[in-house]
Amino acid sequence: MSQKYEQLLLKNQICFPLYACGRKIVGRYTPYLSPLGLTYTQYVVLMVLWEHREVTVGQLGGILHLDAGTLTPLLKRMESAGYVTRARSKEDERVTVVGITEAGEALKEKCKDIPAKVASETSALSEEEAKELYRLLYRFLEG
Amino acid sequence: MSQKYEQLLLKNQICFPLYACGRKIVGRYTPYLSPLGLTYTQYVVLMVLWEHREVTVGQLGGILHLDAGTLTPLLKRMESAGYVTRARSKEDERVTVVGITEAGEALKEKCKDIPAKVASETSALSEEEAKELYRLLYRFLEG
DNA sequence: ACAAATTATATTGTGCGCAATATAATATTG
DNA sequence: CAATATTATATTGCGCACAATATAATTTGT
Repeated sequence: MSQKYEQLLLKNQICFPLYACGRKIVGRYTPYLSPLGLTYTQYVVLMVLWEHREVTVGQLGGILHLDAGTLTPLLKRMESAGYVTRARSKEDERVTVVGITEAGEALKEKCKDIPAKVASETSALSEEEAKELYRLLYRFLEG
Repeated sequence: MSQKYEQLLLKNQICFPLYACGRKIVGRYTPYLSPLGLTYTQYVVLMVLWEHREVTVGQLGGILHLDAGTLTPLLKRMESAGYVTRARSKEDERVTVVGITEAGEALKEKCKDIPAKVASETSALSEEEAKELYRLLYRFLEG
């Protein structure tokens, strides 16, 4: 490959490992989540709700970097499963408020050890390296 | 949140920035790729073919960490678009060999400056940091 | 050589993920 | 205060992404 196209080599592009790692981490969680009937995206939605109890669709999208086209059907599935509630806000009828049900709250107990289990399988990274990776990813995410 | 559930806070989980950055990088490339009629995944397939000219579906999946369920329909779309060829191997009829057409080769010229453009917009990371991020992502990918 | 196991790809089904568009409610402006 | 603009969510359409299954070719074991 000529110098001119040097930057088009897969190994010279940081985009590819970002893309591949994003899918890989989802794949690492899936074996633990799917027995609970959850997808990874549903899991991160639950994490937000475990922390905040109630959020609007817009807030959820802001926190998770997801849009309504993803969230609306996902939240409807989670509502059908009995994990979340969806209701229009009284103050502003445009807003849909998402809340957590008892069943959704109960999943917290079942999920609490998953991060440690996944981490223990992914031990190619030292504690130090994981911290640095975390920091760099957030720098990227904000830039 | 009690100590017990500390690890379930979004901010304490490295999985989330990995997941979010994976989607973000695709989003950064999309404005440059979609005018060419390409998706990000099609772009990385082309990168492999620009480098190797011919690969099997299995090799492609190994390099890109994608399975046949993703690749087969994607390659068919790229074949319809005239960018790749698909043919059974003579030596082993189970194998599908994917090749690049002239039209596919011509896209290389149109894509060659995209990585630099995306990088220039994503300048929150220094050269040093980008290198370290690259290294850590590959460590994660291999672990 | 032939039955059984393995391998490579394809197919099916479900759930994201996002662009584009639509709809309805609220805010703004003349 | 009515017309216009903005905001929040929902809908539609398309392309991944992957688990599960199917199909066909090759390899292996006897």
